[in-house]
Amino acid sequence: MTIDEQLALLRRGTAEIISEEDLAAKLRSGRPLRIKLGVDPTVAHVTLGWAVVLRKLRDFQRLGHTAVLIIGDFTAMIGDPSGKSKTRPQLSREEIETNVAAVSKQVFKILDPERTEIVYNRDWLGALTLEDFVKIAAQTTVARIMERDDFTKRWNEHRAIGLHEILYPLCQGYDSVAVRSDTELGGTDQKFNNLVGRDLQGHYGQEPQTVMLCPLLVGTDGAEKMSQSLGNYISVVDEPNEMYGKTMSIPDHLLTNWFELCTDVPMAEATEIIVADPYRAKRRLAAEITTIYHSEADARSASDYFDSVFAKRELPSEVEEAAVPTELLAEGSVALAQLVASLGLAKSNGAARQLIQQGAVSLDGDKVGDPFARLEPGDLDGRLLRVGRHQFRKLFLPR
RNA sequence: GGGGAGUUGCCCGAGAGGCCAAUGGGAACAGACUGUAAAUCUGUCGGCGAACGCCUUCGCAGGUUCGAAUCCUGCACUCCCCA
Repeated sequence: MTIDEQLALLRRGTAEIISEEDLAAKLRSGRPLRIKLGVDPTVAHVTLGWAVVLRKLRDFQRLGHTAVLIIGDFTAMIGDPSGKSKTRPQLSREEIETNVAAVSKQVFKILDPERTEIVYNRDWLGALTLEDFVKIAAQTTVARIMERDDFTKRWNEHRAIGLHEILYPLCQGYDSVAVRSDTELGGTDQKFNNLVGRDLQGHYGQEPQTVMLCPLLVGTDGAEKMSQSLGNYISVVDEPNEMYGKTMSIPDHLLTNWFELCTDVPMAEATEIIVADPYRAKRRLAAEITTIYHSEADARSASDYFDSVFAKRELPSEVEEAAVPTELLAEGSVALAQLVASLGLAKSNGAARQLIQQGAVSLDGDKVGDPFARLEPGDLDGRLLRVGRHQFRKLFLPR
């Protein structure tokens, strides 16, 4: 591949490259580059949003470069203030460890393990003495840190800014020094942090890294960036039907963005089908995504499931089974609302009753409208309970 | 160290002794319509209860009162001004 072709591949799905000339020069050198991506294990799922940069990292791997994945087990304690309007809660070591375990497995759904180094920034950040850190801190100024708009905004709104949050960019920047990064990947919200890395590398006599920023993927709600805490996410380990279905529920205006950031479909082709028929385009998107994280066969069966259950409103043939709790059977007949709540399909009995009243609950396809309905155990065994649009349970009686 | 403002349900934000489980907006959830899209309309949105009702919530802990989110005291946290 020529340098130009490589650049074209790498440019897809990026918002900014600082600078492209630098990157081209590094690519021309012919040596395998060290591509840094830092991730803080503040959550337990790799989401499609996170996958955007991971996939970009994988593009580099395909060109023969090395992915240096930094698990921010130290920085996670601080909490990245980027784009946040309030201080993040500090995570405990235990929480971090749980997340690290989950996440470090999931990333290999995307990355090539042969060309990946996984490192933990506690190894070097945790080893710094206060004296070391003071020297690092001396290389930037308060004014420089406060330039970031998230801090400026909080400052102007008289919101709290924790002193430790100010340290965050320095820590992340120092990571670049520690791993001798050639290029750092990140979301556009990482621009400031990544630029600090360039500065620090310069101070330590290293060639400053190239910075490559990807747009933030908007979540399934169509409004906020995808994040686990907002619940508007798709996890790379979601089951095929769920992954397909969630993708189908995104608003149309996200289509172009999602095709660009989540698939390898050429943009000319994507644009064409989006314009021609947004619904078809979305089906294609859902299939592409499901194929990436599962398989083509899984995508096909998810598509069939979607057709029968949602498009044709048939009942699914295979669903999760659920035992009717014995304590409910003790009374002889079972209150439907309690059943729905105890199976976790509603938050409380009251909520379950409201759902029933609103026509959201059905048995074998027949709506139950009476919020106080009681059913004989025999009427429950083997029947299909549906709550809302996508929750199904095949009931059975415990023996 | 001194002075001032503030802490309300997922978020924002009213409330200022009983009519407050707490106005309003947003988010969320469900239904209709549809393409599990958008827009729109409707309903719900602390827990238990069939219901009268009961219980738990307005930073934390006490107190005053027949009665407190609303008054008093102490504590914690945030912001502002002065040093």
